[in-house]
Amino acid sequence: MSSINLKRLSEELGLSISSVSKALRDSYEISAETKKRVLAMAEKLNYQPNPFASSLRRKKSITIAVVIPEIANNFFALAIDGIQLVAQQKGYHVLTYLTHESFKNEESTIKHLQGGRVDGVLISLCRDTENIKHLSSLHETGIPLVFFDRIPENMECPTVTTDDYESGFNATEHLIKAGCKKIACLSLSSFLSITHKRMEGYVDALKKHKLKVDPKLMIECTNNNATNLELIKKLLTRKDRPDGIFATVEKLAISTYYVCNDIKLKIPQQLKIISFSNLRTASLLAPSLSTITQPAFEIGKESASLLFRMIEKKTFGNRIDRIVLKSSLIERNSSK
Amino acid sequence: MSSINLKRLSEELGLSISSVSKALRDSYEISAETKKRVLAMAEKLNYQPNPFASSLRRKKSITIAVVIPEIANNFFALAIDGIQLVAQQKGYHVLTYLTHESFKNEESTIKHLQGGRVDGVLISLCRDTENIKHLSSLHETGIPLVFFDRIPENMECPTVTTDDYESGFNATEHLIKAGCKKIACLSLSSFLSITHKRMEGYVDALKKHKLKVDPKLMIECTNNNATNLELIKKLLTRKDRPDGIFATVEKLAISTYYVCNDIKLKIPQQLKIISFSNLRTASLLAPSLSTITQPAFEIGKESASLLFRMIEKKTFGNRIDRIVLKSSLIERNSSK
DNA sequence: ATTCTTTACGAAAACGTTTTCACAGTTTTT
DNA sequence: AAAAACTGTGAAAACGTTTTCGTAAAGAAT
Repeated sequence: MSSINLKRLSEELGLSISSVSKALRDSYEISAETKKRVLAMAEKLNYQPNPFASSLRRKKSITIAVVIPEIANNFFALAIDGIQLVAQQKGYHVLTYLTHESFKNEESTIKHLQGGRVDGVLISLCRDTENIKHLSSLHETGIPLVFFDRIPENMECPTVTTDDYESGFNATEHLIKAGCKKIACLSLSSFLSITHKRMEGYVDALKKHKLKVDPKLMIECTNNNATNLELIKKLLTRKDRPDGIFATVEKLAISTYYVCNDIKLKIPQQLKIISFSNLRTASLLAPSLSTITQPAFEIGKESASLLFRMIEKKTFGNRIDRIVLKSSLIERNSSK
Repeated sequence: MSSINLKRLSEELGLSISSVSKALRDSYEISAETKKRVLAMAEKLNYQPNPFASSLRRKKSITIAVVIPEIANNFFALAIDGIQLVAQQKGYHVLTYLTHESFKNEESTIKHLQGGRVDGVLISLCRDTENIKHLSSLHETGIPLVFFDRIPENMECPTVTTDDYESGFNATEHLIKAGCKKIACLSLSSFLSITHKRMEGYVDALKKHKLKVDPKLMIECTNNNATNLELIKKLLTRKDRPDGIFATVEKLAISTYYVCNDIKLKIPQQLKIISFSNLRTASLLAPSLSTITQPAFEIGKESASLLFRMIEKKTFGNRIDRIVLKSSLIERNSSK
């Protein structure tokens, strides 16, 4: 508990606390010579300013919060990577919160953040989030807030997303062109914006090609992996089973692979698959997985950049940015 | 910027600031009735205590820092998951820092943390960390510090690791029993504790089975993926190429898969592979990858638990815990 | 009736910064 | 020579808590 502070420094230097503080912040009020002395002493004593005193006084935390459903997820891991990159450049600290897809967690996390612990918040909603009161409440405190990927649909707010509708459409059309007649769509939760957009694209592609839109082929999965495996197995073992699967999230494609291994269903001969995914090993799978790959790292970068723009010049904060990045469809063997 | 604080609350209630503060902290000095009034008003006005004022006064941040090389990495993502779980239970906040395997980053991050921003630090060293002055310096400030997985080898400090030597030994012996005569070892950096331990096991297994220990088969890779691909390609295309690969980290096994695809080398017929890995898709690869799987989530949990034990009762802090968890070897087709 | 406890509260100091303001001393302008 | 401007510094307030200490009022014990 060495705790060397401005007082100690000032005594050591024979200066006042305020002069030392100013010198360290490179104020014009302090002579060059004094600054040099102060800096040298600070270095020598390994002075580190107390961040709480500083934040309290300046009403700035130099910290942002990132609230995401899970971290053991390629998409979010990459997004965080992008966020951290920008934050580090700006000299900001990053607090990470995992909701684990639980609305309760999301709500209490957001509530805590209203205390002023952070200067801005980046968030991707959890699968259960229907009610957004907690978010409008946070918004009203005036703290900058940017949503990415999973956004609220009935709220005026800055967002960073991908072209989910088009991707859903293209993915489905890709399966149709590969010969699929009966395409199932696996999704996470009907509350999620990404589910809506991607499924809209799916439905419209089916319509365009005069294929039946069958609610029985639109499977809403759960947050439990075992349950999902069962749901998918049931889907793939019924007599009118689909010949194509469009998975709106990576983990459901992986589950499908496991089920196919289990019930000896051949991909792509008997079932073609395409999925949203950021798997680095997509091309090494048996068979290699066709993907819609989101620019996750860029999403993180863009979100953070947007957030910092809002933090830095609140004056121009009236306009609401909605950034949309493009995903890319990568054909591989699972849909051949 | 509503910023409703104790002063505001106290005025609203006709009480003193101190009484309100005490009521909120459920002090015995305050009557039950008053507490109820205060709580109700705090709820009504949506009061959130200023964390900086609180931290400044109490000299507690209720925050820990996690310093890791990268996040887009299954092992670290899972470890963070475990850390967050424990932190959340304890009501702590988690600051995450990525060093991106750069010593400079690690050093400056650690230096910043000396200001008292956090109550404890969890860290896994970056590949370039040879000098540990910054760490002893942090340690000397008295702030609890726990290393996990990649630990300093010449420092007395609490650590959470896996049985790296045994795992390296077993992995190598596994390849030998599968018929390999010439086994290469791919590692990240000769500074890393995990490299040393895993390679010691590798070398001892070779010795036990009277195989030649050949430095030319011990490849130290870089932090650049393209370079690694070249190194591996060179290794696998020379005329006395190895018939087995032991990868000490996941990404090098993946690179090896790519190279084998590239140069049409058949796994496992021409080359058998086993690797440390937390890939969820290991069994879905072509061919499925034999792995040594570390209990990454548990490592995170154990590390955080240990850290909190140190934070909570500094009195007993003289003893130095070194927790070692077991990894499991999972045979799959890449080493058949 | 007096002392002593107990209960419930308030005043004020402290945490370590940042920032406003005041003020000597020096230099420049009139 | 007086006034004005500039330089470099220090005193003190402020940020919003927490905590120590003091104390008035009420009850209990002598």
